Amino acid sequence: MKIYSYNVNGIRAAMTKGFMNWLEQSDADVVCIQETKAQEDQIPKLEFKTLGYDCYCLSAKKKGYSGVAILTRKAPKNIVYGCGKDIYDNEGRMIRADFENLSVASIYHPSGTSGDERQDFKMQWLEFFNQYALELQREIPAIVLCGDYNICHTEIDIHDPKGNKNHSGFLPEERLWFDNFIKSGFTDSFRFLHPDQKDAYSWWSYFAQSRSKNKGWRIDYCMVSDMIKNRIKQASIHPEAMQSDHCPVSVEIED
DNA sequence: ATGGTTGTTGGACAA
Repeated sequence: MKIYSYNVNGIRAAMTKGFMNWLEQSDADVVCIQETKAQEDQIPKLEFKTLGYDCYCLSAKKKGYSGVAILTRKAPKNIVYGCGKDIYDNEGRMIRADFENLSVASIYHPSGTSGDERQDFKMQWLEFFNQYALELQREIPAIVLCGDYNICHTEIDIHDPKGNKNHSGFLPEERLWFDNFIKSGFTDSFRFLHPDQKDAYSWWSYFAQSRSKNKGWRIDYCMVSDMIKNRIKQASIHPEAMQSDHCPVSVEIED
């Protein structure tokens, strides 16, 4: 099963920049989308259907903000909307599709760049999420947790580790959280297959022509439960896709 | 330390 994770930074904007062409050539079985920035009736489900994809989504209460979705061309046996906590589910941050022998989640972890209040919110979410993921893994041993984690894990995941050491997304406590998340039984599929690959980023600031200079951050991940890490056939980053300030990342899991 | 850009929505705000 070929699974993508793509923070589209507004699905309607992405549609005007060739999202459908990208989807058509992707050969994706499942696409985990973050930042739809749209209410459910604003999401172009019928267009996705023309390419064979059903769309399930959880939008934020606030218009134009956050929101996650899953596109799939295989029928899931079950969809789980949210994580069960209103404070997070009101922001549309998680949705999960259960297939016969694999579950896939699309997760939009909070950003902490807009101030202390949101950084605190992010850290509280991360603490909650780690516990939630542990319990989920006990219930569903074969699971892929895709999404925008808004954290660079190590120094090779960011273009300027020294200059960003006090910046949200590369703070010591966030990187430590990522260490612990991995220790709790999840594998960073891209890094597992490409342990030394540098300059492989999934997000670039719109400021100062960061993308053309490849001054980026790797903050989008397909994290797989350890039990299925030996089924990883391929793990890739797709910087040529230009529908967003993020690019898609993917993992292929042997059926 | 500030400012640079973008998307959504309606004058800012979040990222």
